[in-house]
Amino acid sequence: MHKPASDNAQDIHSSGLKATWPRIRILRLFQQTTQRHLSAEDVYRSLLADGEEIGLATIYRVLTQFEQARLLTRHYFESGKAVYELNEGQHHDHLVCMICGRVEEFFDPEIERLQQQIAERRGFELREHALSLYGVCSNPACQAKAWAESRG
Amino acid sequence: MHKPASDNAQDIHSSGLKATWPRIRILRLFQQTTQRHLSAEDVYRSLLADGEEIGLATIYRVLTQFEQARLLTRHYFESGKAVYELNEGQHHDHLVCMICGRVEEFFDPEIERLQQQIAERRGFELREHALSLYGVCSNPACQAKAWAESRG
DNA sequence: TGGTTAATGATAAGCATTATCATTAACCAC
DNA sequence: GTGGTTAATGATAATGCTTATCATTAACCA
Ligand SMILES: [Mn+2]
Ligand SMILES: [Mn+2]
Ligand SMILES: [Zn+2]
Ligand SMILES: [Zn+2]
Repeated sequence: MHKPASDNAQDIHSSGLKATWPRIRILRLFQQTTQRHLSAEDVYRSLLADGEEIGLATIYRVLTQFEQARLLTRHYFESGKAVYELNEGQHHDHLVCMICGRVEEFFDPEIERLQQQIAERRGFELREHALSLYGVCSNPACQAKAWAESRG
Repeated sequence: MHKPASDNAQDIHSSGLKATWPRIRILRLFQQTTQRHLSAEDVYRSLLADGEEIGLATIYRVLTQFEQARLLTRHYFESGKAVYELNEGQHHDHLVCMICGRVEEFFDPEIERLQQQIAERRGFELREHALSLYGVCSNPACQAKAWAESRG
């Protein structure tokens, strides 16, 4: 079910990085966690809870390196802090619940095509894009809270 | 051509805010500047250059208040700092040049419709969205720089 | 035309992230 | 396998943007 640690070491090595214990543990976390989208602080707390001794500075450094190596991708979701997720090669965009923070993923080829078209028409060479939809998710608790908030 | 200051005071008043001199000057700057998208620091420097004595804290406070009053809208563009622009009622999204920072605006009704559809299908009540396209603009200098960067 | 009260601005604090640097541990040649 | 080289780590300081604090100032209204 889980990739063995040696495979993690392979992935890290083939990115031109030494297969250190912190790097192996961070990559493994992203492969095993159910919560796909994690901040640096999330990763830190999760590894501490697992009994690892790791520095927060290392986590920031490694997340940046993994992003450059395309092992992870980074997003902002205007929460004030970056979140990362495992890069499994399938580009997608996000729906974020403004109440509970739940993140759902979607991919719409028509939107992708229209973005490309808009860039071309203006002479832009499109490199990347960020599309996030914000709202209230289908969870009844979230809808109730949203309704309560709208009343004050 | 320009709205008189008294109109600014009106706009501010009808948002439930006192028409103070700093608020009038900040709103006027957004109405008169050619560079639509300004950070707090941009506003600060511009007003200082105009000979105004104003505190940076006031600018941050007023920008937040104007956003809540829907006089301005805020964006991030993953530059690490927020930028604001005058809210003229026409929603639009952005193309950002990764070389020179130029911002172009676009509105695509088909993309808007598809976003709404995606949210509905998943039971999300869509509240807002952020769509930014990043690339290299049509400026030949930018294309040359992009080419140079890709070589190292 | 004051009195009330919110707004201002200097500065401190907060928060996410990056830089510094002495110590540690991967890796590679042997 | 061992040891030396060199990059990685982690504690901590520094940074950059933003918000909080609080004494002073100035809009507004009676
Ligand atoms: Mn995702
Ligand atoms: Mn705009
Ligand atoms: Zn929710
Ligand atoms: Zn450009």
